[in-house]
Order: sequence, then structure tokens, then C-alpha cells
Amino acid sequence: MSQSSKPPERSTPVPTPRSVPTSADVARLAGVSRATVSYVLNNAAAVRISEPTRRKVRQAAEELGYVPHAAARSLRAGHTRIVLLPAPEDPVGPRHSAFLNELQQALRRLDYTVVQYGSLGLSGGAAARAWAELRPVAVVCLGRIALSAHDVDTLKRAGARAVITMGPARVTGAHALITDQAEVGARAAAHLLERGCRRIGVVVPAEEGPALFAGARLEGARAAARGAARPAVPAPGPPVRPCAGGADSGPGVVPLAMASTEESAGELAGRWRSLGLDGVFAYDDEYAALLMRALLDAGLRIPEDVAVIGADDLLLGRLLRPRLSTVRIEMPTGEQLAELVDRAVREPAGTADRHGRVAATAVHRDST
Amino acid sequence: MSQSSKPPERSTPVPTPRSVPTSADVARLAGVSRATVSYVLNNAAAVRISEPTRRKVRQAAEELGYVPHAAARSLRAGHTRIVLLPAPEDPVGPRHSAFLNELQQALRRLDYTVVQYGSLGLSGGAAARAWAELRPVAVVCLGRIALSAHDVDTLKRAGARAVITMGPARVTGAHALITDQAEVGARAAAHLLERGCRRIGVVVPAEEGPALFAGARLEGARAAARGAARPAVPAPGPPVRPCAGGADSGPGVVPLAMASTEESAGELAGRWRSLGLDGVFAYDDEYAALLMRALLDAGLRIPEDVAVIGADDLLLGRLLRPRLSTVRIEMPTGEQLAELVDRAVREPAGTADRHGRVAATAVHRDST
DNA sequence: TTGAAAGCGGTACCAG
DNA sequence: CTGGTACCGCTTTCAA
Repeated sequence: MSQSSKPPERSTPVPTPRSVPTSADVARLAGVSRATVSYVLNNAAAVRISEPTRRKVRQAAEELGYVPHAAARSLRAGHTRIVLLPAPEDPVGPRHSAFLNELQQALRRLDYTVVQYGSLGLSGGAAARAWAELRPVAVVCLGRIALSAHDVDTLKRAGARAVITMGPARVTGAHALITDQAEVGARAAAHLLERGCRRIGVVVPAEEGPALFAGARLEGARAAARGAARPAVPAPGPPVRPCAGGADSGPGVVPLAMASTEESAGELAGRWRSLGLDGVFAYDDEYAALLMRALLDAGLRIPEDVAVIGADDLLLGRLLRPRLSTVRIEMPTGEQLAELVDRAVREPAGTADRHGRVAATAVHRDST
Repeated sequence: MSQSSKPPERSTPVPTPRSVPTSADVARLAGVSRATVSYVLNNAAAVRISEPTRRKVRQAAEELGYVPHAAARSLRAGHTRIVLLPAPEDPVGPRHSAFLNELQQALRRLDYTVVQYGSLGLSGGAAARAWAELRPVAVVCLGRIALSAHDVDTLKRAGARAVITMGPARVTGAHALITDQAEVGARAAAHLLERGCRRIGVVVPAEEGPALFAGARLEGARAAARGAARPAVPAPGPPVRPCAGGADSGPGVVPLAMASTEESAGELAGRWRSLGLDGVFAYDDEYAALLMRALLDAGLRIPEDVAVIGADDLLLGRLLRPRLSTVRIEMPTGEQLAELVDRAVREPAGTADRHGRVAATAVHRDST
């Protein structure tokens, strides 16, 4: 069925075992039962098999190129060791990708099967159902996909013993690692304010990918600016009019749309002087690099005329001149997260609905 | 077997459906047989089910949060729609990661289940066996993992109808997309030679990750330099002594070890004048950026004193001043590759052992 | 229109 | 020490 253009009658002793070999084939070739094959190949401790038999079985398996069928095995076992890692959707930075690799290695050492399952263009619900079909023992949801409490429930009902999210918000039923994007914005704004800026621009990417983070980062910056206006008081009295642009009292924050292209950056830089800004938080280091380049080309001095800060501490930032200030997110190491997963799997009750917070800190270089 | 510490006698109608619901549970709740459930949930065309029954089944499934068990399904079906995509191991560039996403999307549209299966620290053989356990219908092997002919055979025996590799070499039995890293080196060297360089350095990353490509890129540069020495003649007469460094005849190529850090780049730049080089191919844009930065800081002029070229055409290169010349690899689009996969799956005989070649071209900017 | 039952590949009990 | 066998959850004939 799969070989079509073949000499029809070649009496080949070995090289034509079409269709995938099963443990029954191995058993037949070795002259034993399927049970024995299973025992031998899994080094079953509870049963003792004679050395000659083992040898026969091993050799038969080798000869047939036998590989066990993961689906059958896990069906029988009633559970898998699959840790599902929804694959990142948009270009992630090198830091993030190094982190993913660490995590994978660490999970593998703990004998989990790491499966990155792409779910681009699926809504949370559809994604959760698709994931649940694989019956993963744990799901680590890093990316943009926002899981609802119901989605978490779907996964748990399908046997997932741990659901861990890493994102801006808590999710009911899951263990949330909160990467507070608002704090990133707040740190950036605070840093600019400390260095004397009064009117701050915040770049909001035009691309859809970064959108989720962008809103939170902007809000964080706004909150920091408001906080600086009325220092340290947790907003008593009438609620502040929710950020009309901030041209009135205290330091102002103005959002700036920009795409991740030289053209867009150039356009923004072209009308910079009319904006009257003395500092800018450029969403991340890549946008910051683009914008800084364009501002320099437009004849502005950095940081004298305008201070620029990015985020995510990419290598890029250190290669530019002036060196780019940034906000670094203190991600847990892959090992730490792997250990968390393992603990959650062993003791699901202990970790559900808990949450931790990952810190962000401003790194001062030359651009601010 | 899976619930142990439970109150033994709580007569709960709905809210305690511990252990994952199966199609039998749905059937029971809906008051029909498992067969009917299967028909309804799969919209079986060959059989007509009454509308009331469909409704009952759907509702029961919904109520229980039923999700079919992928393993059981594919076990029964005898095949999967899994396309295995060995996950990249080391930080890949944004271009590469955008390509991966495209590929995933396109495959999903063709109704494949994309699974990235990390295999860090596994040898080719072990990796192939691990992959084979999942019985993928196709394997697309992009990364560093070198598959042997035997590994390909293992996968095919396990039912893979297509194995596609993308790397520096052909692999017997697989459809190879040859990204000729040697050509990248050759293009870079040729570009430098055209622009008048006579003694060319080639950066060889100290890191383990890029090692596989680095060797080929270096060799390509050497070949180009040799070609320039004896123009266009395909080496008649006695075989040339295989590259002793090339201080004697024609343009020379000297390998330069360097790590991906500012320190290492600085160290290399520090002893630059003693090397007597007038051009350098810096492995890729990132290394090139580091080195160029260090060279500028050491007081050298680019491109007057030394021409610098990178590879992979990262955004980074356009943000630096001078703008970085580079070698761009013309990757197929994700859509194209997905289509290739699909074709190979439908018609395995047609594509095995074929191969294509992806091109590389030098992009001239300001640094050369 | 629906139900009963076989069987996909492996594992693990129990009997010999 | 080894073989027979009953499942795991799902699809798909074949009968009713």
C-alpha cells in the first residue's frame, strides 16, 4: 500500500517488513508470548525472565525495528507523562527562548515528555479542548493565550493534575505565575521620572502580537505617573478621572502608536518635536532600538533631549550607542519552573489556585 | 484506581464526576449507545441520526465536559495526523521563529496536529526512537539534529509517510532541503573579495550551539578564497593541500575563535592590528554586531580599515551604524513547506530521497 | 435509526 | 519462569 513503484518480485529476506511491527510480531519472531516481550523490554522488576529469553526478545525487537506505540501504552496506563507547553506564537526574544529550552531539559530530566503544541488562531476554549485530547498530566501556559476558569476545568477534567499559567492575570483553578506587565511599565516610568522627565511617551505597538502586554505596560506607566503626582497616597477622595492624557496635573503620559519598522519609527521621530516629550518608554528593546535610531537620525540627542528606555534586556540594547536602558523581568529559571510542575503533579491539591509574582527592575545604561 | 481519598458515599448528582468522562459516560447520560455517541460527535455522514437524539448526546457531552481521548482514537484509526517538529534547541533568530509559526499555521489549516517534541540531549538514534513512539505521519527535522539513514528508516517503519530534513546534508530516505551553510560562507567571502579584501578572517563561535553551521560556513569561505586564487578551474593536476591557513598563494582565510560576549569581542578587537586582516565574515549578524562594535571602539574604521559582513539578515544589522552587510538565506515560506509536507504524505513515493537547495545571497550595506 | 461487539497495541494480573 | 487473557477508550462494521 505504501510502496508503489517497486520491482514486484524481489525475494527479500529482511528488507520488506511493511506495516509497522507490533509487540506481537516481536513475540512471534522470538517464539515467546506478548507478555514476555513486554516484561523484557520494560525491564519489569516484578518478574524474572531467563537471560537467553531476554536475548532472543531483544534481538527480535532490534531486527524488526520495533518501537512501542505510545498511544497504546498510555491508553492502557490510564495516564501520560506529557507536559503540554503551548508553543509561543510570535517571535520571542532570545531570553525567552533560552528559558524554554532550560525548562524542556529540566522536565526531560524529570522523565516528562515535553510536547509543544501550537495553537495559533485558536480561542482559549478551542485550544483547551484540543490540548485536553492529549490527556497531558500538566499544562504550562506561557504565551498570550488567556485561559478562562472553564478552560482550566476542562483540562483538569481531562486528567491534568497541574495547570500553570504565566501571564498578566490570575486564573481560577490554575497556579498562576504573574508576570506583571503593568509593573514593567511602572518601573520604566518611575525610572524616567527619577531622571527628571515630566512628559513621557509610551510606545504602543501597532502589531497584534504584543497587544496584550502593551495595554498593561501602558497602564502601569500611567499609574506610576499618577503616583508621582500625589506621592504615595493610595488615592483617597473622589476617583481620579481615568487618564485623559494627563496634560493637566503632574507628569503626563501619552501613548504613541508605532509599528516594528524603520518607516514607522522614522515617521514618529519626524513629528517628535511637536509632541513636547522628554522621555519615552518604547514597549521593549526592539521598538526602543528602532525609535532611538530614528530619533538620532532626526538630530535629537539622547538622553539630553529625550530619554529612551526599553524592556526585556535584549543583547541588542548593549550593542547600540548610547547603550539602551531597559527593564528586566526576573524570570524564574527553567529548573525552578520544572520543579514547580513536578511538585504540582505529585501534589495537585497543594498548588492549585496559588500564585507567585515575578519581579521587574529597571537597568540604567546610557540612554536615560 | 485514580481516586483514593474520597468520601465513600456522597450521593452527588453532578458536581463530583471525578475521573475523566468517557464516551460510555456520555452514552449512559444520554440514554443511548456508545456507537451513537461516536456518530453524533463526529458528524458521521454515512448514518442518519434523529435530531432529538443528536441534541441529547450533545448536551450530555457538554454537561460532562467530555473530550475524546486522542490516543484511543488514533489507536483505533491506525494512524495519526501528527506532524512532528523537533523543537529548536538554541536561541533561534526572529526570522527562524517567524518561519516556524508560519509553518505551524499552515499545517493546522491542512488539518494536521503540529507537535514540537523537544529532544535536547538525545542522540539521533534515541531521538528517532522517541519520535517514532508517537507514530507521526510526518517528521520535519529543521534543527541541528543529524538524522542517519537508519533513523529515517526507524521513522518510516513506524508509519511516518514523510521525513523532511532541512540542514547542511542529504539524508538517505528523507526529502532533504539543503540549506547549504557552505554557500553562506562562500557568498560572504566572495562579497569581501569583490570589494577588494585580500586577507579575510572568519569568526568561529566558541559556543557549542552554532558549531555545526560554523564549520560549513568556514569551509565555504575557504573554498571561495581558493576559487578566487585559481579562477574558475575545477582543480586539475595534483590535489591542493587542504587549506593549511593560506598564507602562501592567493587570498587567505583565517579562522577566529570568539564567544558571543562583549568581552570576547573586545579581546579579539584588541589584537586585531596584529592579525593583518582587511575583511571579516563574522558567522552571523549577532557576532558581527558584537565584533563591529568592539572594532569601532578600538579605533578602527569600517569599512575603510576592515570590512565586516554577517549573515541571517537580522533586524539588528539595519539599526547599527554603519549598517551591517549580511548574507541572507532564502528560506521557503511556511506555506510552501507545509504544502510540501502534505504532498509527501499523500504521495510518499514521489518525494522520498529528493532534495532541493535553498539559496543564499549577499546583501550589501555600509559595513563592506 | 440504534445497539452489540470486535479489535487497535500494550500491560499486568493470575494460572500453570 | 512463562503464557493466556482481560482490559484501557474509541470507531466501525454488521444485525436488529
